[in-house]
Amino acid sequence: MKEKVRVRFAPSPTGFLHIGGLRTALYNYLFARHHGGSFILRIEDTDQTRYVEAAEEDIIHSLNWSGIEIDEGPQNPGEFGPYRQSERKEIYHKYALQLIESGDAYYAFDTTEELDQMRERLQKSGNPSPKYDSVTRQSMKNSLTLPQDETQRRLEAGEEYVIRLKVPRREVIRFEDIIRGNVSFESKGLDDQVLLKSDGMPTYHLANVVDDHLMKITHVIRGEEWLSSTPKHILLYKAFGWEPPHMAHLPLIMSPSGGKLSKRKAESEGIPVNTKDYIEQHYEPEALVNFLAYLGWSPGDDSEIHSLEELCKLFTLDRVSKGGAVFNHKKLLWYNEHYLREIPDQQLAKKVREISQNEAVQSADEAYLARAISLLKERVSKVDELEKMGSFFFEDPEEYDPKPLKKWKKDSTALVSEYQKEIESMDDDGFEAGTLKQKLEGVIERNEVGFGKLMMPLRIAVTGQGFGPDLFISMEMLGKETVMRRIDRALSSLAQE
RNA sequence: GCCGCGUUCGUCUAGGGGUCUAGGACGCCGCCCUUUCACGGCGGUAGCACGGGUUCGAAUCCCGUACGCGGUACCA
Repeated sequence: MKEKVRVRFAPSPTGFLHIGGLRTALYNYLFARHHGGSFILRIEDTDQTRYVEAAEEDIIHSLNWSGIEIDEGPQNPGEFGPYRQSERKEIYHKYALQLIESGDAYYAFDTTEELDQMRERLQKSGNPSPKYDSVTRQSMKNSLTLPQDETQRRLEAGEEYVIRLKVPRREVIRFEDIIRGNVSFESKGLDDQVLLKSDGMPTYHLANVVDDHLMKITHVIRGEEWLSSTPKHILLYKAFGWEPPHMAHLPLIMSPSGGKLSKRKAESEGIPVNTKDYIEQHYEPEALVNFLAYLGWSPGDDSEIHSLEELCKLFTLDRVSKGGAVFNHKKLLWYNEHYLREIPDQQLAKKVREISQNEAVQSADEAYLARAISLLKERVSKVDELEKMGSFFFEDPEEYDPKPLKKWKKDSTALVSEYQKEIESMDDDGFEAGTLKQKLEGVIERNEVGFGKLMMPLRIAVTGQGFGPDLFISMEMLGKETVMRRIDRALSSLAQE
């Protein structure tokens, strides 16, 4: 590659950044960094009816959170701005006119109703997908059928019009896709795509081609849903006399039940769709990035874990797979667990404090919090679960988990209270895990019962749960007073049951 | 319907004519470790969509079929 690589992520601000969009952005970014090139963000806000005010900010925020750096974009323009298509209206207009002059496009005055009528008519006569094409355009109202002065008159009168691409009648359009190889389409399957809408805005097709050229984009890396419109783009490049960029169409992310991962589908299957959801649900960005990178790509060895930086080094488009990839939420969680465990306790403590609403957690001793976290973090998938699982470190159990409570048998009360008597004699500062364990061993030996007979009821009494970190260490951390109080409470509330 | 693109364990994938009795990861199951739940370690489960070719030899190449997905807008 001789030219300096420049790629772009070009979302339309119609809502929150979709997880599939994030992956497209990621692949673009990885490709750019791999080749020492630039990653450009371009906002494709040409559909005013679907525009969402907060979307651009969400896109940028999501990208930042993921660690994707924007080299040029609306908030940090380079020399090819503006980076919002709505601000480039005149540019598109100029190029659309150029196409009219060269005879590659024409004005069309048909109303929506007239278009509907045409389609309906064709459908009735057995054409399942009616097009505005080289045949039908001859019976429509456009600058190709109308006398020249009539066209002129309509334009001057300010009549609404669109500009359409004059797709050749019969031509095979070929292009090479980096991921898929040679792809070809016949022009007769294409319709005379609207390039400039009646509101003066360009359609995606025009804006995209013009901008990619003007912004010196070398590689277009986008979702597979664009593959079928690529021939139209190729036609446009040709009409302008421009060299098309390299094309790469990414496989789509699929829902576990099949079909592309749409909002509705994903949510009903418990998969968050927007990047924002992952942020709010406290996923680790490194985990999402690593997971997404591997959804449709692999470096070819047996490795699974890579930082963003490493991914930049490893990523190549020829290793992207062709088939759609099903989103596997469990694997994402696995990645999240991995990255979570790599975070030092101190840092994790800070994170927990940031997201916790709990007074006791907020006011907890720093070292105490970090120690609790070190015991808990092997057991959870996400940071926010830390607090829930470790709540007993900070406050007495409100209620007892009903499932392990079944282990509280008739003899439990006697065993637990015997153990309580044993530890009552311990000093506050001698209240440590080793001794606590010895005492317990003493009790079970004397009563000739198994460990679990006392362990489980004791665990329930102290933590309210049937699982969790090492009980003796937990009790040591909690301190004698707290442990005694909790046992008292359990004994009185569970004795008769 | 038409056009296009795809199809290796349940899922993500490695594989690019012989080294594949198909490798790894997630999941699931079992064992070990362990007071519990986890972590970790070890082991197991399961796949080349189908049918024809080409070839001494095909998961790998070609052609069909099936299935899936995408597109078919003055949406991107």
